[in-house]
Amino acid sequence: MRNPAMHRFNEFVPLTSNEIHSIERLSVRTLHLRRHDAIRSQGDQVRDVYLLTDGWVGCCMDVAEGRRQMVKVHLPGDMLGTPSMTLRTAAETLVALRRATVEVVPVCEFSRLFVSSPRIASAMFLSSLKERIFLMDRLTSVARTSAIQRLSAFLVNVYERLKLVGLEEAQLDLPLSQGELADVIGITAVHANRTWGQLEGTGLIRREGRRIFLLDVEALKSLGAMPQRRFERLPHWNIAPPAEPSLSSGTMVA
Amino acid sequence: MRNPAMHRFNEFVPLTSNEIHSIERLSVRTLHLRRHDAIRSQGDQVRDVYLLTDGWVGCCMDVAEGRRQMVKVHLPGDMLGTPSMTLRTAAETLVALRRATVEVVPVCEFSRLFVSSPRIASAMFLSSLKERIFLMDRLTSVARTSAIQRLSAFLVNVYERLKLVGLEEAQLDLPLSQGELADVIGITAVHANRTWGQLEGTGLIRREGRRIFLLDVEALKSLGAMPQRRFERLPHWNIAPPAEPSLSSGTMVA
DNA sequence: CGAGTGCTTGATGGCAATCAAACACCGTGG
DNA sequence: CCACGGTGTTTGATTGCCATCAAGCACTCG
Repeated sequence: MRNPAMHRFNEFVPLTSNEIHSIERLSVRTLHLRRHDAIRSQGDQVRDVYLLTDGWVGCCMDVAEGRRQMVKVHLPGDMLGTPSMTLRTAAETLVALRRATVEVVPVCEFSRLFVSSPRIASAMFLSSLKERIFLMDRLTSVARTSAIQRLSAFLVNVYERLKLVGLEEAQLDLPLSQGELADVIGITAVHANRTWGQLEGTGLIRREGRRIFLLDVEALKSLGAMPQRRFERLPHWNIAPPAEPSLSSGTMVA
Repeated sequence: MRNPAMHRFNEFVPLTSNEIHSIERLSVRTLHLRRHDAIRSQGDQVRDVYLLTDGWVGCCMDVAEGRRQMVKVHLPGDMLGTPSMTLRTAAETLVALRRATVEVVPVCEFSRLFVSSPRIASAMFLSSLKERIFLMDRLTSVARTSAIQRLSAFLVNVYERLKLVGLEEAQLDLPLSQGELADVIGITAVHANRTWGQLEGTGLIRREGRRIFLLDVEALKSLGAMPQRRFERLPHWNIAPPAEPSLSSGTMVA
């Protein structure tokens, strides 16, 4: 397991290198996936959660025949499948949107660490709260804004999250088909196509094959109307670590 | 602080009476609210979270002028405002939908308990995961189903949650105005009215003033098309408690 | 009793779903 | 090599759900 997953844990509680090691030791195996491979499907037994170290993975919920909603597009560093940890059978289908790599973590390993290391528990809890804020924002986005606004908000969101894992320029390769894009923003594939054209028409983005150029990020942001969230590493959660001194630097608050 | 809040903590990890007491001690004061009182508003400093012991409270996110989305309708026993614990300024407005009572818990108290008691931490974490599942289901509901389906799903959801805190019959007093109902299911007030009439027309519900009768819960369920989630108290999380034996009974898994 | 809030209904319009069809692209197999 | 099916993209035509605008009514409250 490599770097990207770590700053997620480190985001709200500065972890010691001991603690980071114990997280890294959680993985029992590495999974390599190709586009369209399912990591696990809705209804499967929940045995593991996953750390995405490379690639894109979609978190989907199927509705009656054909229709589905992609609840989240996961990027490197994300933890996958955690919400279903309280369920006997998984609520979401996790499907690779392009070639991807995940680390497999059994839920029981996870819970053991959780109880033995309160600071990691805090980190995970706060991370989960952040995901709730994200879902709440998505919910109001889908309920209250137009297709072009949601598309714009989605692109900005992906762009900003990729920046956190090293993206430099305002451009990215979007591995999603228009149908998958439609699943994300809650419209149909046909309308996704038209909406896409509409957004290109504004001159805020440009497309060359799979490559997307964000020509005016600020304008896209205000079009998307997603509130800017300022997440914080609060002092309360900065409890003294158990033994060895904290070696982790105080970085990375998105 | 009284009973209802407790089975939320107890749901996934059986807590000892010691642990329950330490949760009860968190509250620094009791707040009595009347309809339309705001507990706190979007943008306020986040200092506290709240335990709802009585009444209904809406969790709202405001969008550009006039429009807003009610992300969740909180019922007795719910914890309010937790998602904003990672934020400097609150993402949601918490507003009483009718006379209500909440216990105020400072975030710093909360975090202290969280680190000192890993089992309570686990309980809260798992509870937070359950909320994520709920939000994911809501997101797909709003994105992929019609107004009448969402209305139906909402009524069934409220009904089933009220059953957990003692509701016996298939009827309830809905304190929401049609405008607020519209905020919940993501439509306009005018259309909420028409949708309501439409649902009454099916004969699945009946209304007398604020009192709602669910005449065919199963039919409402299937109309609403919300998946039935089976949350579980997994053995992994049932770690041996610190000192005294667990006195809490093994009840209540929704 | 006037103002405010909530409920209700009608008329109109727009955004997005649906139905349909053509086309490009790709890997497979004859 | 081309035929072929499959997937994804694109465009047109039509439909329908829901938003918007508008107005009237009921009820409560100061």
